[in-house]
Amino acid sequence: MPELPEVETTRRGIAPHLLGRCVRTVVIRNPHLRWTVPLALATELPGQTLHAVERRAKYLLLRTGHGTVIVHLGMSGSLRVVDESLPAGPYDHVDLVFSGGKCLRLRDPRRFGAILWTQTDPAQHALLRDLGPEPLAPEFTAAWLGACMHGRRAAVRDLLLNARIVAGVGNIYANEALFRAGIRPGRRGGRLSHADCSRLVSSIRVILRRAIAAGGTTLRDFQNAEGDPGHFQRALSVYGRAGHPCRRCGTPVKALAIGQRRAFFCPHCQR
DNA sequence: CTTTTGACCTGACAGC
DNA sequence: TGCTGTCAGGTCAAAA
Repeated sequence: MPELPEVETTRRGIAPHLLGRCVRTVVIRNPHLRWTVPLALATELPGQTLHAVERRAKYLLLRTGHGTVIVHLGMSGSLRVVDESLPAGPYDHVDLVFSGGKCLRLRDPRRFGAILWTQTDPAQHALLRDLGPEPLAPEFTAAWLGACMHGRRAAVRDLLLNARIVAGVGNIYANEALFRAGIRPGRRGGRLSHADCSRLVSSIRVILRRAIAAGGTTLRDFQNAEGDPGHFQRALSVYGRAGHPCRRCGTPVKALAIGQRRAFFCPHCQR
């Protein structure tokens, strides 16, 4: 479900409620997520004060003085700040209960998400250490993208989903950025020119910034920390719009199966 | 090394 | 109404 803009929307939503608060208890109702929820979360976290809520790629990092909680929302995960008295639903697997009665509740029907605990530098964690640059950071340049694309036969859409190349871009925004850059999703990475890479870098930045400003994209179930949906789905140019007219030229948008995941493009506006 | 495939889960929806 | 099949925002691990 959530790509970078949805995770960032979640981060901004939960941070003001929780910063400076102390964890009172951890409730693990179902530990069977992508990786088993570590028992250390329940033994080490209570008593710790949350002093930062950061995001790296699609991971959220909840920093305390003695360790960091790493959260990934997978395909169907969401985090909400609720009153601890609110009854938990069947997919509410983990609660971090804070002093004052507020509770950070992780819901994840498909259980592809994760919540982990590390007492060392999270940037060196096996899940984070090989991530590529943040797309909104200055290290993400046309030169970097060009070097990553060089000699690659895979579809550019798939290379954009590769977190070692750029961190946090998922299927929606990869397709949207490729539309904006005028590049077909099935083009082989190695066939991109420097000008293509340059347009793609700026397109990714623009699309992600706009999506964050809109509070993310809600296709079926994304909701922010307050339980509200995002609004970027109204601004989608191609994703999920197969058969509908291109907003720029009117040509019907095409869908293509690339690997196991669908790609969307305008055959007139994208080459 | 790169690329492809399977795996992990449940819900929503289309079609019969 | 109810069944079956397909698809979904992610990404790791193993196979080719």
